[in-house]
Amino acid sequence: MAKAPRNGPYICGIDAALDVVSGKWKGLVLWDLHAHGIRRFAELRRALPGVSEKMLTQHLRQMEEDGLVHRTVYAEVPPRVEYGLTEAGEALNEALQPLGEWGLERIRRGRLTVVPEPDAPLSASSL
Amino acid sequence: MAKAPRNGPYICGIDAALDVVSGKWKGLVLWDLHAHGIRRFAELRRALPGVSEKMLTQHLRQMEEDGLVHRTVYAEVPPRVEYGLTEAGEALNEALQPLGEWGLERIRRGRLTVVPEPDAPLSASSL
DNA sequence: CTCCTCACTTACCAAGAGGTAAGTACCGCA
DNA sequence: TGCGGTACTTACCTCTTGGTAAGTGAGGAG
Repeated sequence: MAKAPRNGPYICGIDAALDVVSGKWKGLVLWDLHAHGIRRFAELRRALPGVSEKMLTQHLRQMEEDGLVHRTVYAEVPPRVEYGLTEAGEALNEALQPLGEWGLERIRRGRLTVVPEPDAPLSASSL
Repeated sequence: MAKAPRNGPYICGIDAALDVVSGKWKGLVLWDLHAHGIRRFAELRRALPGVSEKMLTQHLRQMEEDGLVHRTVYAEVPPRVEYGLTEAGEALNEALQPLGEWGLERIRRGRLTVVPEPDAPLSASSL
């Protein structure tokens, strides 16, 4: 509670950015919102396999606090809430792009990202 | 236990990359290793303010498993272990660059990323 | 002789992230 | 009448993350 401004004294930008995307579903929410533009709560929930309502709201709220998404509530009779990326959210998504490509590469290589043993006097794996 | 190959079935590349950099000090280790090239254990420890030995080894080991850093053990009398980035680690660092810049922007703006609320009356949502 | 350094490992503990399930209030459909 | 969908909130619980502190074993400094 009351930890609204989540900001430890960051050491570098990576730190600050990682803080904002850390969370099991944050990255996926960003991704989906980027791909679909505007999404309703239930749409997001269905789009993310396995997310619980609690976590989705929690993440969405934090991302709203962080200025990544905007939340529009329509005072309609079946409640309707729409989420979309803000400018900062879009920018973050773009900043995340190369990281995503790196991740894809990693997946392609089947986690075996080769480690050309330089000239180690002692085999590190034996310890 | 035995969760050495940390790889959930990733949904997208962001997922996979975030998995690898998630950890309180991973980003900083990457950063420092990139800046200084080769570092000894104690050097890294001194470079990261507040890191415990346990966490540093733990992160370093995981990053080694993930092929981000290489570890060279010299069978010397005062033990000497050197860490450096692998190609994958360097690539990750480059992929992290835009994210770092985004984070710097966020820091500069003093967490106030957009949210254009000109002169609205104080409400619960404005907190 | 004792402490410090190196690079760790291990045990224990607290905080938090995240999961499950239920409740809420109202509506449309069968 | 009862169910499902809407967008949540709340309580409870577990598992993970990370912190503290101590131990290890050999060498060098005081």
